[in-house]
Amino acid sequence: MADCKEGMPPVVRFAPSPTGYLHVGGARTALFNFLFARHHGGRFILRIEDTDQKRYQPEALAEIFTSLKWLGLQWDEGPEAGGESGPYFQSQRTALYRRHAEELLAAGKAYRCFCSEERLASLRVEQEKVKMAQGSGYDRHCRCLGEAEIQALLAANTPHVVRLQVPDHRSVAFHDLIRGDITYDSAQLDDLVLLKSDGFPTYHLANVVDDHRMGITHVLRGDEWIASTPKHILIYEAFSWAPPIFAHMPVILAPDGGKLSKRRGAASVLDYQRAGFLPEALLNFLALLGWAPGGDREIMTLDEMVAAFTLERVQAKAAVFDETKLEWMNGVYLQGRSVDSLLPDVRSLWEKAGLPPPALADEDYLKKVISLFKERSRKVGDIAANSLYFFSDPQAYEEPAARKHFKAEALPLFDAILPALAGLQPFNHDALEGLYRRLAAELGIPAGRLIHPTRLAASGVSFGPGLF
RNA sequence: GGCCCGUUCGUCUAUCGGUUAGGACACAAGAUUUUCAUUCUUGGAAGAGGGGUUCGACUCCCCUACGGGCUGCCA
Repeated sequence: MADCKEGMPPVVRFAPSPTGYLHVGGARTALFNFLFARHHGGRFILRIEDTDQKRYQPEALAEIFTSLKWLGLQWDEGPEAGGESGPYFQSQRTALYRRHAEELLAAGKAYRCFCSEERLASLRVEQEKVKMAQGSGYDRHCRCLGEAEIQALLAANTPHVVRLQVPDHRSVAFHDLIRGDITYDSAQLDDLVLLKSDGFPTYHLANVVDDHRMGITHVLRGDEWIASTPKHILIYEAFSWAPPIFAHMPVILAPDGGKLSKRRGAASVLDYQRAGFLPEALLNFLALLGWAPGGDREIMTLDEMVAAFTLERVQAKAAVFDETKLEWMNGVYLQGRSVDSLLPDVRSLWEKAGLPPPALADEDYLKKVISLFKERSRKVGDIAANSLYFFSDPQAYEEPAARKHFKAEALPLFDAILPALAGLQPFNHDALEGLYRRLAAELGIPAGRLIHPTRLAASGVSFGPGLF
């Protein structure tokens, strides 16, 4: 019901971390944020969460931008687009996070922790031994350090982090727009780290500070964040800020039910682009993973999705990425594309397949070939790959078909066809068909006996557009 | 181990207490077609299990099972 706070247009963000390519799960999260913002006349912000120095990959950033643009998910604010709440790279906002951490320190809501990584590691080992019977996580060792002690450690330049002081036994509740009310006991929560020893904020701090400062009203993110949400609520409370509304999206799984990855179902958005999928098809397919407009509607433009989109209709259940259905849907969109709009892509695929430029000089001819193959293709790549024999003689003949049609009995048939073909005037569709039908009738055989061997000889394959 | 989330055809889903549980993809069969594809027709295919609540549960509640997430100075 209350998708929005009364009347105020929502502000949402997609906040990827540049640690790898943009996968289809991320793209779907971006899409839902986009749809939600557009549906309610709000804003869609792109923010880059590059606070992990160790996992940062420079190429990932370009991939994310390219992927979102290819899909047509234009952000209203963010890198390249600008906006009032910038900068939109968290790595450029570290002073801000540090200031906020200091604020919490001063208010006694956070504390410095000087524990070494070794101590924490052995702590975890110990807890594992006792099966984590009672409570897990940090043992709050540094909570009760005296002021003098702290000053001494600081003076000695001891590396340290800043941790949030989590209240003892408190119920922390929030309402998830997709899953309803969710409640945690704060005793379950760790005194989480806000500021790392390298001075960078953790995801939790940066995320909360930015969502607040950027005026984010709705946080729509993957459901792996559910368990972190109570921590975030506690941080909002420590700052005395009102938390945004949360909605956690279901995950997208590989066909085998496992996690989506490079080996299982591509995963990268750009892989789908390279594989010859159309952005509008991928978008439409992704929208239907976890959301349905109701009724039997499936094929929708982005605008139609915007008009129909509501979070109440988003499912809580994980969805399997069924590439077969994506292919079908891509075929539907491919049929709707004009030959002209396909020409540049197909031409470059032909070039990649090794066709020499002169062969591709006649644009009208190229368009004719594309229109011939478009209707029997599902992906852009199919058009290029299956039509090569229109530019060069076949290099090989399809095996089972060759055995079937190139039998000894077929030789006399070719003897009859070849001279007739050579003399055919004019050489066009109707004349050819007339010739074959007439020949077949004279020989007293079905036309197919003539047609199939000819097709195979000319194209090397047994399928494709009609011979004539 | 603890906490949290989830569970309708093989897959994506509709259903918001009363339906012969609908659609789509995939699959199978048939028709059309010189092949393939398209198109058309037809078919099989589902409420995890057990308890409640109710005149009546796929729908609401509880338990179990199974799947997933979190339990990091990763996001």
